[in-house]
Amino acid sequence: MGLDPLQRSRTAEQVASVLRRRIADGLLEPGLWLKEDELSTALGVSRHTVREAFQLLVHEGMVVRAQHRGAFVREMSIDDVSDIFRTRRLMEPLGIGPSARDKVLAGALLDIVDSAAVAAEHGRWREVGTANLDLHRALVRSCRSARLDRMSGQLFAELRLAFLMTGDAQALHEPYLEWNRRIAELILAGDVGSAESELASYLTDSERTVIAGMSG
Amino acid sequence: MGLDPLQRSRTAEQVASVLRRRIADGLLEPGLWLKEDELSTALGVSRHTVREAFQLLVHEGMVVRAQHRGAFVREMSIDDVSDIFRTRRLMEPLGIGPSARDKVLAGALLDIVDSAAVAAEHGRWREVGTANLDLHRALVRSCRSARLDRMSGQLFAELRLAFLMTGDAQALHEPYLEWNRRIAELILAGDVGSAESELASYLTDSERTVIAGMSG
DNA sequence: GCATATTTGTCCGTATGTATA
DNA sequence: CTATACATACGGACAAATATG
Repeated sequence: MGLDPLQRSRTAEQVASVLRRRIADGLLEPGLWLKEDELSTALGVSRHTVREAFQLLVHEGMVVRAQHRGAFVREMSIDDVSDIFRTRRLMEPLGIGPSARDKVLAGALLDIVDSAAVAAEHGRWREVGTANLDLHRALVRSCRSARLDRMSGQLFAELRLAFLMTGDAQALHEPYLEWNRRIAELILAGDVGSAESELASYLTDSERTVIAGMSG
Repeated sequence: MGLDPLQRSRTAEQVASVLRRRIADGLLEPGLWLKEDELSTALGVSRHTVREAFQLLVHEGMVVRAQHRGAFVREMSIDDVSDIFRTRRLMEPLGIGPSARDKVLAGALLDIVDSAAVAAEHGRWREVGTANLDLHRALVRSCRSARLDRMSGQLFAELRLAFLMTGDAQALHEPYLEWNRRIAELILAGDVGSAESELASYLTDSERTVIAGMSG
């Protein structure tokens, strides 16, 4: 007990961070039963600390709890994905104006597209998916609202969870690399109208692809 | 233990509900130190359960924790209020179109205005404030996005916390009763453009009033 | 359908570190 | 600086619900 590899501040938050990352990386698959005793011994913390971490993750939508049955990595439904895209269609266009008026923001969007392209060249498709999500989160962030940014963080974390429930990561992310580049370039060029319509059709297409991947 | 005053399901959630309501009602004022031991004995639950409830409320933004000093009812800052209104200016206009196209939704908005008017006649100004928040939340809800709705619920809960930090509830809410009625009527009439500009000036004015109330 | 083992939900006592009087 | 009060985290315990054979 005396020595602990983790700093002594907010142990439950740290446990939640570990689980959050493992879920995001696909190591803990959707539907997996997270046993309290197993995790507490594995991480070297008390069972109660694990329970606190669970509660944090439940609030973030990464974990679900069933009465007296335990905690499970969340399985996203088709309805969840539909709602996520409904929300995206409302939120993301809000960021086009601000980023079109600020070349620094628009340039940052293109940088993210470039990093996605690098990952694609190496065939790291899950990384491409992450970069794609990062691009759209950056778009929302250009609204400069801390609360909207926090919400979009959670929104895209849930969407990533849906990605993990589909099989072929390449088919899921490759088509949207160039589409994202087009959107970013239209924003940099200040063509707000074209960027908006391009974004709208992107979202329609992407939603269909994700749902198809989950059904198949 | 055998008997327990609270039902045995989700005790932490129930404790959180109790605290949430007491905070919303102003019984637990912003800045108040929430002592674990005091609450655990008062509510007849263990300190661990209280801690879990705290963690839920921290995630909702109702409570803040300071390192090794404990949990406190959140005190909203001027910057918080600015960000809340920045978010409102982005989110609320999204609901005007949908509610203008659906007479049922628009009618519901006017019903809320009416209930606020009844509360005002009885001088229940805090209730007027709650109804005013309900109106704007209903506006966002007309976007029919579950996630956007959840976020707006949290957003308006935070704003209510800011309301509690101002002195005069009447001065804070009375001017906006008629303003809200005007907005709701413009939406019902289908005059989207006027509703948008009226909402925009409402938000500007309301932000100024809240911040003035917090400063004074 | 039933008995047993497992797991969760809850609580207690306690040790340790930290901030305040 | 000491003392007190408190938060943090741990281990152990038990009842209730669930899963398993």
